Amino acid sequence: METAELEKKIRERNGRMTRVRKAMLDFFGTAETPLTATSILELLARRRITANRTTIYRELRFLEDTGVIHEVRIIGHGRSFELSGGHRHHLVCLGCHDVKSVAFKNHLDSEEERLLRDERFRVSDHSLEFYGLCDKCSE
Amino acid sequence: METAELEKKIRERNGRMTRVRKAMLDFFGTAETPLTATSILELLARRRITANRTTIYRELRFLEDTGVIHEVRIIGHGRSFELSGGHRHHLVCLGCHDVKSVAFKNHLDSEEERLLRDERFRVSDHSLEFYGLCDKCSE
DNA sequence: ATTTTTATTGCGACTATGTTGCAATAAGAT
DNA sequence: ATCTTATTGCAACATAGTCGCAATAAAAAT
Repeated sequence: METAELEKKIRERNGRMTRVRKAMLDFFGTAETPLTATSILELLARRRITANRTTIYRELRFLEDTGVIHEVRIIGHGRSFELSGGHRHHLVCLGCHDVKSVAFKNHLDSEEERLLRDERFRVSDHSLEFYGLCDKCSE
Repeated sequence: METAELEKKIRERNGRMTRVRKAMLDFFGTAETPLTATSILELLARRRITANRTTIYRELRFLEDTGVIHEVRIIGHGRSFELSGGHRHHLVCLGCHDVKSVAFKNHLDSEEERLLRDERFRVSDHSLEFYGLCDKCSE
């Protein structure tokens, strides 16, 4: 999603462009890994921006409700979030615990059709995480 | 996994068959949905088995280390666990919030090969969750 | 059947994570 | 410059999970 598009979405919700919100949009826009409330607080501290934990949690909820970000759940990691849009999946290294977001199409359409037929389950979204060893850790 | 096989694994770890452990193996063996520490405490209470929260958390870790169960992370739900073995994926209903474990093969082998080639990431496991509406909730 | 070994348990205290109400502040429209 | 109300900080709370230690209880040894 473009920065302009994000700001439009936020204005539609009567959102104001505060310092914390601007910084968080920047973080999410450039992060190559999902962010937790705690990691966001650390990123803010590095920019000398002080913010209460409560503010971060409320902001995360706001951005999620607005459709700007969505939640990601990964084994061994806290509740995290990343920018919406695109088909984001995750490579979770069991060695260094790094998480990399990767965007790619996959072949799950037929699977989702089968679930509708056999399980009468109407899929609207899915999440896919790969666990293993990254380049650095696989030696 | 068979009950006998589970007990063997536990004995290999010098594990003893306590009331709580037996009950938890039973719960995991019959549950069609992943279990959280809290839901296990409730199941125990129904059987008139009192147990401390700490015990449950320690037992979950023991069973995970032993390879009997593995962790499951689902958006909107607490940290949960289910029996290992088989290829378990999940159908998460956004209406009633029920989670159903389903075992099926999928077509991700070629994807995992591609990740090894393109990302130099050595996949050892993956998790796949489908979010949507179950039969009851999709009307 | 008793004793012995040590895995397991409960308890209390603690940390981390996340939420709520309310009064104070500040974005941005008028 | 003023006004409206979105946003913030704070304190208090709720929930989830962990740790050390002494007490208990499997189950092996006697």
